[in-house]
Amino acid sequence: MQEKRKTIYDLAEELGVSIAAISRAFDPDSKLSKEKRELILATAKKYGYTPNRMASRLSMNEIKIGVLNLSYIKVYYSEIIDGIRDAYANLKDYKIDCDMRVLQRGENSLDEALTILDEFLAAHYDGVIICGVYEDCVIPKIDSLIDAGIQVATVQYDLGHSKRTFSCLSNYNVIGEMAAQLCGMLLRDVKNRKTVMFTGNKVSPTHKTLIEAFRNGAKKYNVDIVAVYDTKDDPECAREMVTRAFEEYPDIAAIYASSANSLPICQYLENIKHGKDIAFVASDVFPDLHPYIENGYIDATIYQEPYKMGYNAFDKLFHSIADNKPTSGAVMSTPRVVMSSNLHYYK
Amino acid sequence: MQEKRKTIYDLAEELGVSIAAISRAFDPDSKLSKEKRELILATAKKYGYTPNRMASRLSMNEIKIGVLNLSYIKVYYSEIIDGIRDAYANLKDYKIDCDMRVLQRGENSLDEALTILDEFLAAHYDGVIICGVYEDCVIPKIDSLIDAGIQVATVQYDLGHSKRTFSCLSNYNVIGEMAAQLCGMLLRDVKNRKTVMFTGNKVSPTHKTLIEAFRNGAKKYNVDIVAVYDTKDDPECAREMVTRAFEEYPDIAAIYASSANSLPICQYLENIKHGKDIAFVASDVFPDLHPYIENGYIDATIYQEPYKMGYNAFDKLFHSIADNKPTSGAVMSTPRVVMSSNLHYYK
DNA sequence: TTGTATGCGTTATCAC
DNA sequence: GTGATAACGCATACAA
Repeated sequence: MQEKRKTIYDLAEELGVSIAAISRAFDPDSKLSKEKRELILATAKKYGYTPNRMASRLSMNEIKIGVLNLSYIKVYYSEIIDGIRDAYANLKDYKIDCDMRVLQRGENSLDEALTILDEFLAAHYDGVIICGVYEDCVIPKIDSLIDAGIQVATVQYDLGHSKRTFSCLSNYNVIGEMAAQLCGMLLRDVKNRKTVMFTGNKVSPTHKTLIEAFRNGAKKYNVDIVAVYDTKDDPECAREMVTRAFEEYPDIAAIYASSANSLPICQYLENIKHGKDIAFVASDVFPDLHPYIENGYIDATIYQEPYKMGYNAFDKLFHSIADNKPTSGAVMSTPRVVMSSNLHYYK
Repeated sequence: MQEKRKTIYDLAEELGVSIAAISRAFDPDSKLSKEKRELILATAKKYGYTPNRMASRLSMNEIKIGVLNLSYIKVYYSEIIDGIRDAYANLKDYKIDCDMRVLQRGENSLDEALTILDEFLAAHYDGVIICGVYEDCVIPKIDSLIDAGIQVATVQYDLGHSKRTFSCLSNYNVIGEMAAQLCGMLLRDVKNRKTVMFTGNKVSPTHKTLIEAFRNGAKKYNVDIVAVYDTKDDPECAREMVTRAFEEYPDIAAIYASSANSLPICQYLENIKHGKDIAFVASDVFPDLHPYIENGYIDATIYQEPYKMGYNAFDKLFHSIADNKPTSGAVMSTPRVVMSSNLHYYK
């Protein structure tokens, strides 16, 4: 029930300037005398005028975004990619062109990845999304993209010591504490509080943070961590580690698996008689895990919503480029607790 | 890296028809010979052409949406309104006009509400959102809006026996089961499983469903419900009910509060010596509750994300009207488990 | 039923 | 630095 929206013409008439001047006032890189710009912006604010984003995108050049994905754990990264793809689809009317490069980690995949970034740089893209790369060698590449005026968003890893524009990831400090609290809840009135953690790859920044956070949480929520096992993100290794854990601590009361290595643990628990009596907090949600959540081997799992991370990265990068609405720092997505009673939503 | 997007001109040239014909082909209400329409739609699909939504909205009439909010619990409904407001702000470039009417429940608020719906009808709005009304008398109003070609979305209550286009609400069946599972987790190795539930207003459809779902969950997760108390959504009444509950069952092991009546319960627990030993699952998250979540009187709370419900309702209604992408049925939002370790995100 | 011409609110390009 | 004007991709009133 408000007044009709002002247009660029109204404002131009009001101020006795050309519509071009109004348009330029909103583009910081555009040439316009300081006084005129200030006057225009001031009266624009007064009338609540903002350029119509549809009309402006319609008359603007195409935006080119390059996406580089170096998959680590396939099922997890494919969700990120899905999110990116959907964000792209939703924004396709805004004249965007998206160049997606999806690689699997392997022999020379890292070199390939770096080469792709060179291509993005050479092609003068407007924005780049880098997903699943945490190695130091990528940092100078990112910095040269930024120096060339290309915005860079990273997904899953932060790379905070590079010049990246922003990054989308989970708050691993919170996840670790949540895991500890859930273990604490499950051991609420139990005397034996011996807990072991199975982590992905101890050297990756993610898992370092997770271990630290789980330790902190353990203090708060009275959980007794007796050991942390590195599964090297390898199912076979995870299998060995579970066996070893139960050899070393036959009376484990609770388990936290911080990576997509939960499956071998489920299978181990299935084969011992008191498997269901052990509290088990897992990570992520994927089809193979569903039955174990449903039948109670997994009491709860912490889901990072990789889809949303991907979606967010693309969406925010676009708006940062197109609307001059910059995003910066780390965009943390909210981890969710999934149990059998709400698994339904995550299938 | 794909081909340049086809425009309406490309398609018109390709088929030797006017651009008007192409445009009309995508509007079912538009006059166009059957064969021509089919040919156009077929080749459009072949080339992956869809009308550019920005360009089309730019040349179309304003869409008018009316919002009626009848607040029940203020802090909760204001979040819904925030969601609606933000969705509106994000879509404002699409030529939308939104008429917001926010009422507090009181003496004649229901009559006022119905009058407002009459106004919306008379003004020939394109869409209407109704929020917080569950009384039967609203159903004929909704139906006449629909009959006039106005799309109607309801929020928080479904009103499935009206002709409403769709509704955004929480899945109360899931929430009830989650509450039961959380109680079950907290009582994992405890013999005394006596649990009481405090519900909002037993006559409202929401709470009926919640009670039923909690009962079902209790069977699954081995929780022993000894009583259900109706607090009539009134803090004073809630206070009396807690007192009574503890008189009738002095050894309560767990509590589930299904409405915004958790605060009096927290205060009661604070004043008895074994308050923290009682498992307590609450509902929603609002500032007054924060300290009780942090200091452990509340073990977990189930958050319905009213903001998202509001946002969704507006967003989906708009797309249903503008893009001819209809939404129907009940859009269930995902309830979240909030504990002290992740409360941070919900402050 | 079909096509033409105009407008939607901007930015880019080219003059000045 | 500043202002005309041609796009941008589409819907629609109007004419045929």
